[in-house]
Amino acid sequence: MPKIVDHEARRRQIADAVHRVIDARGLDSVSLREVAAEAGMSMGAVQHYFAGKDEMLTLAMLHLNTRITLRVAGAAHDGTPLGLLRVALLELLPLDEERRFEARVGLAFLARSVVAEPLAALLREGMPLVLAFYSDQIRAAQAAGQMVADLDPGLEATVLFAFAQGMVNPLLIGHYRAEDAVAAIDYQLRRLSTGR
Amino acid sequence: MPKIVDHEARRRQIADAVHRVIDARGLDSVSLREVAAEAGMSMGAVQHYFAGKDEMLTLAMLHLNTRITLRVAGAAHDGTPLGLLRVALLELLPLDEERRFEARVGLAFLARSVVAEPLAALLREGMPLVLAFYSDQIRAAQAAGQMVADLDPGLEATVLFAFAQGMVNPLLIGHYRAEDAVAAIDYQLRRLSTGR
DNA sequence: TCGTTTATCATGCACTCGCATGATAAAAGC
DNA sequence: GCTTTTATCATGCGAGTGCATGATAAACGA
Repeated sequence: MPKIVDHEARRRQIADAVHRVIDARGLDSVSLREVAAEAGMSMGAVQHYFAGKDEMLTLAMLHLNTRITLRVAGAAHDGTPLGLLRVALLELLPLDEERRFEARVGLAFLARSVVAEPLAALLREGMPLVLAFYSDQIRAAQAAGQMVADLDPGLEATVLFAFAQGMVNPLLIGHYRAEDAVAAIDYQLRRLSTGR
Repeated sequence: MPKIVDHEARRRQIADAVHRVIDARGLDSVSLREVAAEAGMSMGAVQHYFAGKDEMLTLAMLHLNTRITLRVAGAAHDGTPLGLLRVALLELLPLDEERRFEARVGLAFLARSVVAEPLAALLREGMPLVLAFYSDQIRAAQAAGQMVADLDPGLEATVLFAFAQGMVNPLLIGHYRAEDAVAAIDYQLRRLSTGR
């Protein structure tokens, strides 16, 4: 048997390079050559790990999703359902450099998913999980008396998640400052917890 | 003087072709050749009306904005501030074929604005006008007794607009059906008008 | 030690890109 | 009629693209 290489690690390493290229120059200028240079390897090496550019992009998006999921799961909060819900929402917004990076890359994939079915399929698969997480926290908050009881957890999750997603671009282009976004999120959350 | 041509009309005509190409094959595959073919003219003709591809895209985005603005302004509603607000929100969502077209093209420009400053500048200029429109309607609705008085019109406008924007991609990739989106919008609006 | 398998590379190919160039046609003033 | 200005076109160029190919190196089993 030949040289031992961790395939999954290599693929993740390449996916990271894809993310950096998207962040720096946009998804349009993602080419096998650019990615290879960013990853510090030759173009042939990149080719070795993916059937083609599309597969590379699909895995890069999948890798971003797990990366964001892991960071959200590890985010600090006060231990209450409402606190967890709030943190999980704020983690989606480009409020610091790390989240700004992920938001830029994520928005690029989001837009491409409109014309690239494999990416759309990935989003469609992940969406129920994300929404279920939010509605679960809402239900838990209601059970803990942190939220008004007659809210519809599913609809509230839909509204909150879409709301956060819709804040991403205005933040990225500099329309809102970070504190404006936090204030808006807290404004909506306070309504759910105090009933006005 | 030579052949008389309405420059603005030609530029709008080309911008329309850009929109159709984006809708059909995505912003990535917008090239001078594709646009020229879609517009039924030669590549040289397109070059004649724009300094370069970037200028063409910038004007295409501007043209889309005015197109959407005009349609929203002409949308039918019940004459009340709340009704106008509702219609203005629903007009942003891809709920029928015309709005689906605009939403697809609009999302493509939105994503590119992250790495294309001229597009970001356009969005930043337009955003205050849009938000002012929404907050004006909220204030009017409050004055007319259609909405709870102690809402913050500015923050409500921010939440509503971002919420609607965040629904666009899930609708485009088929996660929500049109009626789901309408129900979510009405859910949030009902809270503003009934105080729960 | 030799052969097999894998990893990595440099290079070539057909294609597309944005843009520049020069030619042709058309319309108006002189 | 002739010139000038504008509109439109076909074509060429250098650069970059995704992908295929063949060579080289490395690591293990036989």
